Amino acid sequence: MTDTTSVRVRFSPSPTGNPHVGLVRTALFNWAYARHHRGTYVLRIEDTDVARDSEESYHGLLASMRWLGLDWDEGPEVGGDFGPYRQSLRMDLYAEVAERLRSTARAYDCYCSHEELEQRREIARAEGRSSGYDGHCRELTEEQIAAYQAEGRRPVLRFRMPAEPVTFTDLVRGEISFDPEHVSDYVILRANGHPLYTLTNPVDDATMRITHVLRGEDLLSSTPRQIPMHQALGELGIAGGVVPEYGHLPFVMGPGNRKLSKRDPGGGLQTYEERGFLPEGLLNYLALLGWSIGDDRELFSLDEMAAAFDVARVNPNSAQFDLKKCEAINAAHVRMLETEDLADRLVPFLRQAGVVGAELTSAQREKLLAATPLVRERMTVLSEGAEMLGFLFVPESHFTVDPSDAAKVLTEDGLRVVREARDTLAGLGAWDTAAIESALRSALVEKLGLKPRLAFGPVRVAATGRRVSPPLFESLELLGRKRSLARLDAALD
RNA sequence: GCCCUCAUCGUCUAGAGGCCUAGGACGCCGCCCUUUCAAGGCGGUAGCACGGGUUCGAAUCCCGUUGGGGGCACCA
Repeated sequence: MTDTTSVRVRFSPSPTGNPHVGLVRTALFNWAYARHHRGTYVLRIEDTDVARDSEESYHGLLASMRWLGLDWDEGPEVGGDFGPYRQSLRMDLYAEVAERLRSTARAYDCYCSHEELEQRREIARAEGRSSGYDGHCRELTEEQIAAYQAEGRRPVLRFRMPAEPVTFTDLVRGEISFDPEHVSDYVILRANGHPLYTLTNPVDDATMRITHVLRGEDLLSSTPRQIPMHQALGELGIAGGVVPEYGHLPFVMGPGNRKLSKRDPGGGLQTYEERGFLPEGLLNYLALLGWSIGDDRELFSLDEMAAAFDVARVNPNSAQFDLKKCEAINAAHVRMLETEDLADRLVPFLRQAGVVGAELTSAQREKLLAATPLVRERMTVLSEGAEMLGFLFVPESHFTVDPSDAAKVLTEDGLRVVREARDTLAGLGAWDTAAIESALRSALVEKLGLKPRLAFGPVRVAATGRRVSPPLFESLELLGRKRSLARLDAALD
């Protein structure tokens, strides 16, 4: 076995709101890569954009990562040897590095104004040239600098790109090359002295000894800028001088192949948590977007993914997020859950629905454990399961029948069936599923000659409040004789 | 405009030159099972973007076209 223990990868989001599913997929692939190689998974927060970042988003982001179960080895709340792990706490480092780059002429002050840049950009574009920075301030004389300063101009700091092409081997796309005329000198420090992503990201990757960078393909064209930066940092002794390997992950697109944003319905992670997706279900689905475990298999656990994950097998083309399939994968994971586990996960949703209190009584818990198997194969997300189970837990005074279901089923004929069922059940000896079923069958199906659908439908609506419910006889058993009869009576009023 | 990148059923994918009459999954449509709804079973629908090469042989390699996506910020 080669030395795989030294793999260090990172996920480095900006705390700018509800993370979207594409971001989650990036986190997942990084996590899987680290776990596969028994390496280190670093979480780093890139909060250098004062205008867009927020403390609330920061906490939300950590909570989301915890909910997903993508545990990090170094980062906020867990520490590590290369901290701090929030860029807002590393400003001194960036200032120092920027100064070193300036004093060694690897970066230079640029006095061009927005207007001047814009003008020259347009000309370049009109002439069919590349529209990046034209190097205007690369070699200013002392006099020129003095003149600009006399005008009151405040410079930005630009990184000086080398004249050679930059070639690298992308972990998912293979060899990629950029010619220097298309990769211009770029700003690393604002005029007000604030460092930009262009500086902080490579500086942190270098100083945190990141070996593999897996990120969205939108960053592909920033790679030829970062590689020379890493080389410069190495030459200055700021880091080990090891340029990380890069792998650019395809986008997760929304419907119509439009880029998915966190504002799109279904784009933000939060809605998945609220609807009761299982973290392992969502993650399993997201893993399928751009990667496959092979063997015509698509259901797997996080551990199985980690064991099998290989970036080289990541598909380079972008994928459209399909909510239907995501739900199907999630439902499959729900079905794999042990009863007790599933019951525990349903509790917050029952509480949310207001049918149970903060603490379950032991009777409620027992009932939930008995009812859980009845809904396990009937839900795609936890909120649906809780909805189907509500009728068992809701206080009798709050029980209601869905009006539209009642209108359809509790007709005159339907109510006759309910009355017959009520009378039959009232005289029943043992109150269990088998006894209930055989009594109702003989009374409604055999004696009244009703089709099962017409026989049990009205009873179902009266007892559970809905046309769609867990199996009727089991439901009645769990509801209990008293409450069952009370509901049938109520329907007859 | 320039640069980079991608291209298999509606969608996600398998496919590493002959195992491909292109496999699986979701969706959709039938049928079966059935106390509703699901689950499950069986069957069906549907695809290698196009044009040139290379090769005995191309979904697979090369070139081009077309189409999609990204970048060209004092955002990340």
